[in-house]
Amino acid sequence: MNKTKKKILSVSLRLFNARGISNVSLRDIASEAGISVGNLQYHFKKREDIIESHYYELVEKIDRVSVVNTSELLKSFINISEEIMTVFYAYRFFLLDFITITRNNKKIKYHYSELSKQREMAFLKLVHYLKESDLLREEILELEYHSLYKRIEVISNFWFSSLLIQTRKLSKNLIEEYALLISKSLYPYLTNEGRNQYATYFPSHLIHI
Amino acid sequence: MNKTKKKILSVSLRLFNARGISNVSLRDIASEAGISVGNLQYHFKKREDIIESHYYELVEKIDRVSVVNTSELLKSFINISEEIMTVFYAYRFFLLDFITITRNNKKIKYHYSELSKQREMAFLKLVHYLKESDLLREEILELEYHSLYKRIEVISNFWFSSLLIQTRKLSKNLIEEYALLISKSLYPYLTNEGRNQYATYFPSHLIHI
DNA sequence: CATAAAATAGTACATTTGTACTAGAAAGTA
DNA sequence: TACTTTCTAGTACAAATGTACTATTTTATG
Repeated sequence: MNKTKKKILSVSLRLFNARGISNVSLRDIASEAGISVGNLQYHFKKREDIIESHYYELVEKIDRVSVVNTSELLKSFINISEEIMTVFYAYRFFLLDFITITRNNKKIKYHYSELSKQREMAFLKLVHYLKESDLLREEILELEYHSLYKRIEVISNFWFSSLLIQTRKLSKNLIEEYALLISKSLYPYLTNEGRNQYATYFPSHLIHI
Repeated sequence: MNKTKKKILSVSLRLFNARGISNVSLRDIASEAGISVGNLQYHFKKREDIIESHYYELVEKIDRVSVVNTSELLKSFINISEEIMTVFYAYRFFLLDFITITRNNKKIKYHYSELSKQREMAFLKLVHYLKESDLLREEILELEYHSLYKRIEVISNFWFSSLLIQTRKLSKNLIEEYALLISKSLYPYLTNEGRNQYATYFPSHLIHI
């Protein structure tokens, strides 16, 4: 990719993440990148093109994460959650301006919507394996794991937003906190064997008396 | 309150909810309310004043909800969650534009932040009673219920946003779905007695074989 | 080297937006 | 009635913003 184009993308990403898309003008990006607005326009005809470019880059990086290690299912699930969140962190403006972006860009909205469906299927497949391995208990409530996924989905999409409204600055080490939250939400569904495995992976999570 | 002022508030609330605050100008509100922009300005010196007015109205209504019925703790918790969400639904623009609003208005940001702390304390108090009544199990993981609260918090703050990005239109009957999600998230922490009670309240949630 | 293509800068424009200001009408009050 | 206060409309303005357009420079190509 063109050197200038790269510069535009890296600068705009930084500004979007820091201030939110609505507080970043094309003039801001151009001046920060040390180029003219005309030049910026040459590389991205529409402002929206910059956002879309970031979005597809984000999606691509997420795609590369989703590899499941079948030997340590439980742990790899937590790891994948964390890795995905790390990618999202780099493009956090997207999650922080989620509603604005999807309101103004139906293409992104539908694309992400499809992506979510795929992620749910992958999750339910994992649940299936975990149950087969006797690490996860059977469902007691109707659609119990579907429901669990829905909760995880909301949290993964809006965890950063939630932090931001709590007067907290975002930083990369908060991703750990997120992973902790996700792993804890899984815990009560584990079988005894599952809990034992969990205890070996995350001994520090357990209460010691 | 003044008739015109009421009109302005009801119209702006409707427009904010439908389009998001950034897509509603003062001219939109004035014309929809059938008044002049000058008149609008007379009642609300700053645009932000309209938003703040809505916010404090929202907070007041939420405050009126929080009454716990001690005889049926478990059920009243679900009910309260649902009632709060019903209030939020009426002011859903606030949750949908959460980041934008808190970014531009530190007063609201800190106020809501304090409110959240209070809500967490109320939740943990409820957990305490539920444990005393032998409906909720003891903690196995460190800060397990704190963690549960954090998850519920994210979901309650961003449930509407999550629906909106999934190409779904918001409607009042979706609140039921939210309450279902919350109640299901509580279930795995219940004791046998808690589960029995749950089963009497929500028999339809259980799997029938 | 000559020509074409790509890249860059600068200017201009149309539109939108919040808000300030003024003047007059309506309502309340003595 | 005479006045004062409250309410309403209309106009104007300054700032910001996305983007279209033109001219110029740089780079690539034959």
